Amino acid sequence: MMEHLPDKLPKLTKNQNLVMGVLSKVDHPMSAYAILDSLKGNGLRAPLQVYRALERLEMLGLVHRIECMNAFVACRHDATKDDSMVAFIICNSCGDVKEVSDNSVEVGLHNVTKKAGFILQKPTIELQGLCRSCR
Amino acid sequence: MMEHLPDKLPKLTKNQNLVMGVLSKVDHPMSAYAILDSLKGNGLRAPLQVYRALERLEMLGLVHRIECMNAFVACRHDATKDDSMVAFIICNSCGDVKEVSDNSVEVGLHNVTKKAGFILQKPTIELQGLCRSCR
DNA sequence: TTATAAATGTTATAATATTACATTTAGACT
DNA sequence: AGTCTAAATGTAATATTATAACATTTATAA
Ligand SMILES: [Zn+2]
Ligand SMILES: [Zn+2]
Ligand SMILES: [Zn+2]
Ligand SMILES: [Zn+2]
Repeated sequence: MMEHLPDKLPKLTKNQNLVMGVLSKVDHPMSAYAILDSLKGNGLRAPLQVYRALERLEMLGLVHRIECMNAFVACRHDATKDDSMVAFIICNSCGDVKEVSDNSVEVGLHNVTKKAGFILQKPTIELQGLCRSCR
Repeated sequence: MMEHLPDKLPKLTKNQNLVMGVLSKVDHPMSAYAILDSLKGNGLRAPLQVYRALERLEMLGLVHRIECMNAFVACRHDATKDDSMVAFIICNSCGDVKEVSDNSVEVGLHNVTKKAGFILQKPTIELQGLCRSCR
């Protein structure tokens, strides 16, 4: 779907690196304030510093925002090889969040947007339910 | 997809009717606080009254929450005849929000969840971009 | 009637996000 | 190196969205 990714990633700035570092070390989404807490005394003091870094990281495709959780997660799909549309599978029981991509989802959304004469810029696909081990 | 809808809608309570009344009269999503403002002096005084009504209306399938806007919109698809999965098309330019449904989207999501062994309970599909008249 | 669940009213507070403004840093270009 | 400019940063204040806690009232049904 011709994604956001620049050909080459620019070097990250200090704050962007701090935030990316935190998100990379965990496998679940974190709220901006949780990120901030984990960086207090480590350079960051105010929410805005986190929100600004997140905004940039999201633009670069390194971080995704999970709308239904008001939280942010490091990108886990290989965006350099696979730029297809992405969905999140969110377990309501154990809280596990997985990033997945599937061509048939893309086809479906393409149908819907085409029918509406709509130019898709930013799809949000968040699937809440029960994961394999919780169901 | 075997939806949320009860066979018969229960009679709405006073607050639920007030909130539903506001959302029905407009064709765009409103924040909980915007709803509250429009009902001040009309019975409602506090945010919680609105949030509680919205929670119930959402369960009944009469209202949808738009996650990427933190806002709520009256359901516009005929839920009595069509209980297929729903997506929202959101124009970044004019702010127009349309509720649409398309079987191929449902097929796509079914593929993805099946592959993951996931039981889907609540899909969120929000497509931001440019509508026909804004593109 | 009486028990029960649902809905309501109210206050306070938590959690998430942005505005405004001053300052510093990093690159690009003489 | 010196100068210019855009980007990033620092900080405080504030706006927006959402929930916790608790008392009371209303609807429903045994
Ligand atoms: Zn990704
Ligand atoms: Zn699970
Ligand atoms: Zn609907
Ligand atoms: Zn438009």
